[in-house]
Amino acid sequence: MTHQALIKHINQFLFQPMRAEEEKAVADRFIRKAYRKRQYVLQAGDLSSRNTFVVEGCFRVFVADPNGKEHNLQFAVENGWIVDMGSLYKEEPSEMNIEALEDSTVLQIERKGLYELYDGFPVFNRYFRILAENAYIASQKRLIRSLGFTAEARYLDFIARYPHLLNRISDAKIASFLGMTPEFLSKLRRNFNK
Amino acid sequence: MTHQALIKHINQFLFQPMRAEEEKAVADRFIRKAYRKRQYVLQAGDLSSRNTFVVEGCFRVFVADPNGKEHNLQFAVENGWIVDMGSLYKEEPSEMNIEALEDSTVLQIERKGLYELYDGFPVFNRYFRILAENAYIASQKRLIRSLGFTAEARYLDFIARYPHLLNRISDAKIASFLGMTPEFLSKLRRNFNK
DNA sequence: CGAAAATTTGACATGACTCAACTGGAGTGG
DNA sequence: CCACTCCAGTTGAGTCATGTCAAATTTTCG
Repeated sequence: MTHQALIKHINQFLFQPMRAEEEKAVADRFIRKAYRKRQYVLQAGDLSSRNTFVVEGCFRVFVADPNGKEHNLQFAVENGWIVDMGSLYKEEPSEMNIEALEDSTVLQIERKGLYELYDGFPVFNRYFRILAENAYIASQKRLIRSLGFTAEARYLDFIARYPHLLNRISDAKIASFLGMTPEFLSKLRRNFNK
Repeated sequence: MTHQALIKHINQFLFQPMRAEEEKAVADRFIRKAYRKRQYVLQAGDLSSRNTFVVEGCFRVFVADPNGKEHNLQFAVENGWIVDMGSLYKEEPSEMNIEALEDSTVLQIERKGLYELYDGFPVFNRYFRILAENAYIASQKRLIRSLGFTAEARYLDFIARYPHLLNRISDAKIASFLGMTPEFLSKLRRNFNK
């Protein structure tokens, strides 16, 4: 069955595994889709009408600021979710862009299907509640670091926290995630190597 | 009944109002409590074991960075929630402080009571899912501004978005929320008045 | 192998911070 | 209800962390 990774992920957050009808509800609504490296899942200005679970591959979520400079907000790899939640739920044009950084496979659900899950099966309200809570906790931690930490401290925190992303994502993209220029990140690293 | 404000707030996010037994579940678990101005709801290092709904008053959530400087993460007024979600759910010591900025009244629920609501009544998974999603959306917007906007743009954005907080919260606290020093905020404002 | 992309380097620029002094209310106690 | 303190806000001078720009170098990959 092609939805196993997702079903397993959902079950991890429940007291008892989903019942057959709930698994079926998932299988009926999530569509497998492939993205090639550099392909966009979502572009700023478009309406985001889907939520996306990463089965395999790697994505980045980024925004462009008023000067056109890009800022990476989030990376997602296997078992992660990528979505502009604001756009998905408020049905407003997206501020964000989502781009595949590798050839990738995902499972996607339409807004309508997602609402059917929420309304038909309480278990999905629980799962997505926990998911949103964790996303919020992570986003706050990120904000705390961006407000109070120096560029150097943010970089050290990143390599301690996400060592598995270091070989997978370019320095320039990591610099953007950390809120600094690639030049500055390079200079930071030079100092450590001494 | 003393829980009306909360019940009304919850109902706003549901298709149909709560049933009597659900209202009772709320009334049985949320305790009214008063805080005096400057009183702490939570101090960094403590375990946060409660979620707090603001009936009346005003609070700030802040962290201290490695240099001891404070950073305001969030303000909450009537119908807002304040909590260190990371500490509440992961049962880890809190990184955050929560302080009353005015004499205030709140409704508080213990972690245990909250879990009873989740497990006993699906409706609360829906309500707190939506709440967490909105908190995450707001947190991401805040991060986007802090990464890509100048201090001036962040200030202008704040007064456009939260005009009702301007007379209620001191400039120094707003400056900290916006990620700048009070001196710098003062200089920004001087330029506008010309 | 060669072109394009990623990373590094250095010189210079600047937005925002620090520190210290000053000003004007707002509480508080006598 | 005055005097005193204290906190919030303002100002200015000097500094620093990080950014900008442009060029050199290395790596990637078709």
